[in-house]
Amino acid sequence: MSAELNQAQAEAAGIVEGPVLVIAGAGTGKTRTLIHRLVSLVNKGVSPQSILLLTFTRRAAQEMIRRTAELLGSSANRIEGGTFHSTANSMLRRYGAVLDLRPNFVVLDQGDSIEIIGNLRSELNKKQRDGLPRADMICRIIGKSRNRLVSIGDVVQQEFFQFDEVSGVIEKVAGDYAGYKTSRQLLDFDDLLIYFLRLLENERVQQRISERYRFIMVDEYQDTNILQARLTDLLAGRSRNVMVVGDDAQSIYAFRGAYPKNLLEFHQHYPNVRKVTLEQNYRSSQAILNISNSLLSQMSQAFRKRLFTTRTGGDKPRLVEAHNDEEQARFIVHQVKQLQDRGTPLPEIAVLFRASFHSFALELELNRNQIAYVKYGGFKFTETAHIKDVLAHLRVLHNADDDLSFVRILKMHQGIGAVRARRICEQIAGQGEVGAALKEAAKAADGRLDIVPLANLMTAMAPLVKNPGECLRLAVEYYAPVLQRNFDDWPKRQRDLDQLLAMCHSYRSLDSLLSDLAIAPPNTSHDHNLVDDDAGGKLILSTMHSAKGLEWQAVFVLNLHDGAIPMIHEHQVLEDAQMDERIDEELRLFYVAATRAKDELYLIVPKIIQRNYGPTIVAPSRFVQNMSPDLYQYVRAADVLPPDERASRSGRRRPRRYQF
DNA sequence: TTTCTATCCGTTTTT
DNA sequence: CGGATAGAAA
Repeated sequence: MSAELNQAQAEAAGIVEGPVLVIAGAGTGKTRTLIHRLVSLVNKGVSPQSILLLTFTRRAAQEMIRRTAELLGSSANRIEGGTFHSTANSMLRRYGAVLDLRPNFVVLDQGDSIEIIGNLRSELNKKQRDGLPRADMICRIIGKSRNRLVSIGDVVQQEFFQFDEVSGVIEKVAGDYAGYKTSRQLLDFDDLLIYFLRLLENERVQQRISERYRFIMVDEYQDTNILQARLTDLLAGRSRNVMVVGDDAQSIYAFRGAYPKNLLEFHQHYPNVRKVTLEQNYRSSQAILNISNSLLSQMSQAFRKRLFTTRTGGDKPRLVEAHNDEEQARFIVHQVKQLQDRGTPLPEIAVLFRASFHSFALELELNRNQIAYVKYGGFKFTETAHIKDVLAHLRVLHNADDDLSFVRILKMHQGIGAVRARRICEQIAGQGEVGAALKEAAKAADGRLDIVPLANLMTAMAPLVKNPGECLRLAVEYYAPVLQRNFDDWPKRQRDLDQLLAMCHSYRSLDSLLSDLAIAPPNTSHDHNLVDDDAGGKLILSTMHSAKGLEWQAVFVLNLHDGAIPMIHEHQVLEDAQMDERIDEELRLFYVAATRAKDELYLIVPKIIQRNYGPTIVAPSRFVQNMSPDLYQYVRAADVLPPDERASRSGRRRPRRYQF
């Protein structure tokens, strides 16, 4: 395999000491280069434990360690790797005392944050609430402000002008939220990074950590934010053995504060940096690269790079017009079957989309046709109400101060609402074992509160902290009647809970179970799939974001209409420069999607899509309209599908025209 | 205080 | 259409 490295790749992989910057276009063998550097370091006597690999997604980290293990054997497993957030989490558990952080601090996911903010919001008086955005919007505004290190006022003024009048109230909520978290040892995702930074700013801790990790490697560096770049610097410490790898044309996380200039300005922090550029694409046919290059050329901020390959020929990508999203789904299924017949395995085929819900119609059609699939991206298993309910029991057991979870549990009981729940919380705060304290509270209420069974559950779980799987089983059992009372679709949710049980079975500590579930949540998708057949493998469904770094023989991109790609808030008024930035990011996203394909690429444009309130006529994506027609081969789905599978035009409501 | 009902409003992407 | 929120009723 090492013989396969080209000159630039080999150069980057061979560097041992000092800072290295690798700018690598899509499909230029970036991961391979990284892996070969890992192998070469270890072969030169560097201890695997002293290498820290930071990537943007957990999936990428695992993939990299797996591929390294193929070359190195089991010592690769001693290389530490993960996301910035998960690394921050484990460092904070270890050294958090320096910041007065207890090792059992709780990590809040986005749903938790929104819930807390919603509670704080409802505590405001009527006048303050007037015109105030909803909890999830407030959460987004606060997150933007923290990720980009600008004030709430500035964020509102720049991007959420319609809330200008209440920006003072939003600031107050933000303050309340911060106070709520610090007083209870709660950290949200942004806090993980901010606290990690504070930790590394402590000289003693910084020294210890940077002595332990002598070699830092960061993948997808264009997607790091200012905080993460600073963390990278501090981790590299005095040795400055840091390699960052990225592609500014694939920066797709500006919405959460990514700052691509981290990559472009890296040399300013490290004047003696060795810079390597990878330009030759080994992945896609020239016809696919032509489409990708056309997307690059549409960007208002021009890129000098053009991808090239020695792979000549290949079929032109197909531009497929479908009558509606159902016909779109049928076309994909039909075409997937054809690909299979021609010998393409299912896992070598992917369907990509801008937003998770875009695949719903397709998922129905896949199930109908008994085609197995896996879906990446989109809603997380752990963010659904029933999973959160059950996990809340474990969280209270783990950290009795987690009154967010406590209130959640108490409110599941009849006759207990927000007010009573909070009162009970206050009553038993700091009273030692939760079950006993709850029993006291029940006694004090003269049996008017039906919380004795809950108390018994907590007492039963208390001695089982080393066996979280068993705790979870007890909680699921206790929760069953609540589930059946509150949800019509409880059998499906019960299956989710069973799956959760299976997943958590092997954990030996509550701590690692809970933080894994918060930071690295699995997705529920497998469950929606009615087909359970591993023999032929599974078709891949993925958001464009989650597709980064991966490749397939055949790629379908669906819903290529204006409003989906580019996806833009209608009510958001932006200045021209900001609008260009937003559009550019959507272009880069499309670019990421297109460059995933090795041999075949299908771009699908439906004319009518199903919305919440009825079918709607949509226009083809402006990005497709701007492409030269000789780059693709135009196909009508109806001409490909057998007659009985074409869109039926009767019995449907009249579509509305979509006002962009 | 809790729980039920009416009204309003709205595309997303990830840790 | 469906979820969040405000306000009314129990």
